Amino acid sequence: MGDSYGGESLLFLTDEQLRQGIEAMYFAYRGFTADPDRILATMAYGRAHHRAIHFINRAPGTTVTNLLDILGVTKQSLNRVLRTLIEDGLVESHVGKTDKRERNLFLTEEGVALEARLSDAQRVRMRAAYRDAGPEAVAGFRRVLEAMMDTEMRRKNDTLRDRGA
Amino acid sequence: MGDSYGGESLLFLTDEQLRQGIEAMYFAYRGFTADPDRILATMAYGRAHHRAIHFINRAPGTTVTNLLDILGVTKQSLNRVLRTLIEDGLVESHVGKTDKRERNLFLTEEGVALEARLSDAQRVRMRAAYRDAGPEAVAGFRRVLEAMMDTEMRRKNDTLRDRGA
DNA sequence: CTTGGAGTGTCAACAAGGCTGACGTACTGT
DNA sequence: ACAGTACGTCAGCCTTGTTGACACTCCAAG
Repeated sequence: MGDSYGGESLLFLTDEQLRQGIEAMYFAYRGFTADPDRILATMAYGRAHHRAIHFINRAPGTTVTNLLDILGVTKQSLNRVLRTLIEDGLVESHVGKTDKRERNLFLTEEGVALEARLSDAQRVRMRAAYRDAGPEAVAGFRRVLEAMMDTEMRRKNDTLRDRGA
Repeated sequence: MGDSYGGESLLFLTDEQLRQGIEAMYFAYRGFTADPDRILATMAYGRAHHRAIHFINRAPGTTVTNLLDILGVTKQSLNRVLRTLIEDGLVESHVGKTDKRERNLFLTEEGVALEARLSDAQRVRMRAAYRDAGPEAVAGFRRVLEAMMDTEMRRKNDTLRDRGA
């Protein structure tokens, strides 16, 4: 791509280039959510259910407050989603051991199965995109995304990563 | 960066790495929309208005059908948004010259002003992210995003780019 | 041991922004 | 003349977000 003019090469950023980036982000995000959305549409679920399932799977035993913090929605909004998932037997809510006010959330076997279906679909696309673009592009992709998050989001993301590792 | 093991280096993609990419995409998209969302919230507008304004500004004189195709929503949904924008004097709708069934959409002066405010906010963040990540990362970022779009989306994006150039 | 505050659940009401279905009007191209 | 296209609109529904209010449980500090 002609970045042969030194390591700290000049970064000309015309409004036109930035707008292309903005539009690429918009269209790519639509693609990114399209596959799980199609699966969810066949059930009575939406993207909000997917997010809840994803992060409960990510950090099993997480509390409601923690989830609220990650997702950035109101508890009423989350609770509506959570209730249907519990009723449908995808999520279990256990009273906390140390602090009995807290609820620790877990996916049931059925919940794990749905999570797998959804994230498989998403990973297929992500994997294909990574493969097409190549490893260096992937590293750059990740760096730009990290830089684009809000600071608090990056913190939450890091927290998740540490706990998961 | 350790990409010194050849051009077509192996691309190990563990599920863990892919999940990190998925979460990064989620958090980054939230950051990406946060700034314009804050501005829109002060008026009676939402993200849907932003999208309409953006693409009308992008391709002035575009038709309703064209916009529907780009945005991927129903005409009822778009029309609700478009109507308020026209009523508020941000968008003008002119009967087509060659084909009088068509409506050509344009931003008014006021509409251009709002578009500038919104995209300025978005560009500031994008520019900062690009600067933090560096030019090579930006190229990679764009490559992965392109690969992540649906094929039709890529087509639309290209069409827009060609027309704009 | 009481009491403030945190964590949680829930009711009610509302808004944005998607959707489907149906219908009407104006216009084009065959 | 007529079928089909482009557009607008009415009505109704869903998901997912919001605010506000209230109740309950429980931990911790005074």
